[in-house]
Amino acid sequence: MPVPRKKQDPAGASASVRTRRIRETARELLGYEDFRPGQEEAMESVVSGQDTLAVLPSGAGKSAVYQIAGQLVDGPVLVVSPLIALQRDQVGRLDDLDGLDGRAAQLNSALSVGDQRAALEGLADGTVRHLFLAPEQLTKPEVVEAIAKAQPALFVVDEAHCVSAWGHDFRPDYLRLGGVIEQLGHPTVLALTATAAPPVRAEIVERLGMHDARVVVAGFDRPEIRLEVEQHADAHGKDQAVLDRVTELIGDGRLPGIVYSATRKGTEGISAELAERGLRVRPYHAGLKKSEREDTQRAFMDDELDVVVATTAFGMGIDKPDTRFVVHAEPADSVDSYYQEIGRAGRDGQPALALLVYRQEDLGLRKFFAAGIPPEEELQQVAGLVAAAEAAGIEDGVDVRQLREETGRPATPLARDLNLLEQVSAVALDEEGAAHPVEGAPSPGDAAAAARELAEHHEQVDQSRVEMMRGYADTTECRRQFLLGYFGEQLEQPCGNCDNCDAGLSQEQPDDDETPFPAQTPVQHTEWGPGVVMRVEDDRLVVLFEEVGYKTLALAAVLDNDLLERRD
DNA sequence: CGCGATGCCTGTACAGGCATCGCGGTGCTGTACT
Repeated sequence: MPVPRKKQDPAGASASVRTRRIRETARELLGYEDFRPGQEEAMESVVSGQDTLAVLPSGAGKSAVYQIAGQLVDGPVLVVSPLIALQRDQVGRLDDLDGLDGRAAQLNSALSVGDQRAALEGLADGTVRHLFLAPEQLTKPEVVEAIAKAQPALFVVDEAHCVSAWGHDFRPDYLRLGGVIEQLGHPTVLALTATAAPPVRAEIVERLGMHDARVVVAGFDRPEIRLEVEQHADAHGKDQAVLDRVTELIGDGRLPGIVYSATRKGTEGISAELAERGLRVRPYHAGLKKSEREDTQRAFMDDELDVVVATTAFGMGIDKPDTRFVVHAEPADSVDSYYQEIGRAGRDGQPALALLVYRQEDLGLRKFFAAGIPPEEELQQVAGLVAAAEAAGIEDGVDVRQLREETGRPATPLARDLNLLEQVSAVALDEEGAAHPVEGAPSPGDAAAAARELAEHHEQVDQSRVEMMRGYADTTECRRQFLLGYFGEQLEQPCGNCDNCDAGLSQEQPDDDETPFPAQTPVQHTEWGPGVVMRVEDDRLVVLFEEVGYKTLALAAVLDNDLLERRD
């Protein structure tokens, strides 16, 4: 276990010296004369040794934050990145820079054993400055040990929304990062993401165990992206509209874009129909061969395709600045995801379109994915198996693999069960994800009941996030005000670049003195407890409650029944 | 939650109507086999 070092403040530290060194490094390394909003603030914060969550929009140079700050901290930089393809790109980008201290390396299962060893040795002898790896690598004790010896100065979590989006079941090792950070003696933590509404931010900070985190949020608005929603009642009409609008958008100028569909089958179907219309199109989803996916991505980047029709698998790491449109054939599972997906359009700053072709029934699938309360018997069985293993003297604990053998259930729900049981202090998970009983733990029955209650809470919040997607589709006011309000930013005037503004439906946001509960007011609801006002419309409010997620309230009902009180 | 496939029902064969069932997204990793 390394001794936690005193946080370095390079150049002896006055803030002005720090600023100068950041600017010098940015110029020398990246040729930056200026910073994008938030970049410099995030760098300053990190270099001064403060844990930092930076929410910076796509294309705003998030990686520059750790590239530059990494040069100015006293020790190697770990970057946790969700996809091997991203790690590869990022290493390539760093290696192209002149004047970088040390080299960049990746550590993942795509490398030979020899290369994996070389990466860790490079970290030990100081030749590797930046090491990119997936969270799963950090479940291996030998990896953590090797990294601890190298005394990293900076622990970066890239695409940090994965902590909350994937950690609970799909990639549970995201939830273990906080423990790993402690094992490493808590180097400065930098969490980076392009979209995170307030509850997601809070979860990232909590899960990573960030100390006194500085949160930098900047430049959310993407005024060049026009926002449109097209409502449909019947499925066939909607399908046709997707095809017609996409055909028209690509047009004779062959303007490239992305179509998102909720299902693999949907991507195949839309792709086939568009191909019949003579467009250069391919589907993309996780069920396709890796080589095929890589080739589709390459072809899109190289302008050989007009459009890629994809599930959410297509996204992270896609940076094609001249993408002119993002059309959704089904709504995303949250406004967070939606904003991330449409943010892939217009990164060159030229006009682009984000079109949601919407049928309210299509939210059904999202609601299904957001629903996930495990049966109490299942939780009880898992809790019981962990206790039984201990009683039988099995000291390694019980991991998902063993549970799968014992219960015959798939790994994903079992991982979720273990995480829930851990959160109610019924089991303890070690760094490798194996479960051990906790002293004084509740009985399996009580643990299962408590875990179920927690799952109900998660479900309620996830469902409310789906409901906010409905809110976006149904709003009659400025869509950009809606989106920015969701992320806690206020846009004073209607944007003039969405369908509702065109139709003259948008109104100015009421002034703070005109409304009893202005945006960002902390409030207390008689039934739902504490929350914060996220959005104010003429006759209703959207409030984000800590316990139950987003709720839309009619202002008249609130006032008539004294439902809300200000907490400030 | 909502869809499409399946199977059952209807005097017969067929086509059609209705209930039931299964399915739907995201990636790391290690291991077996070519």
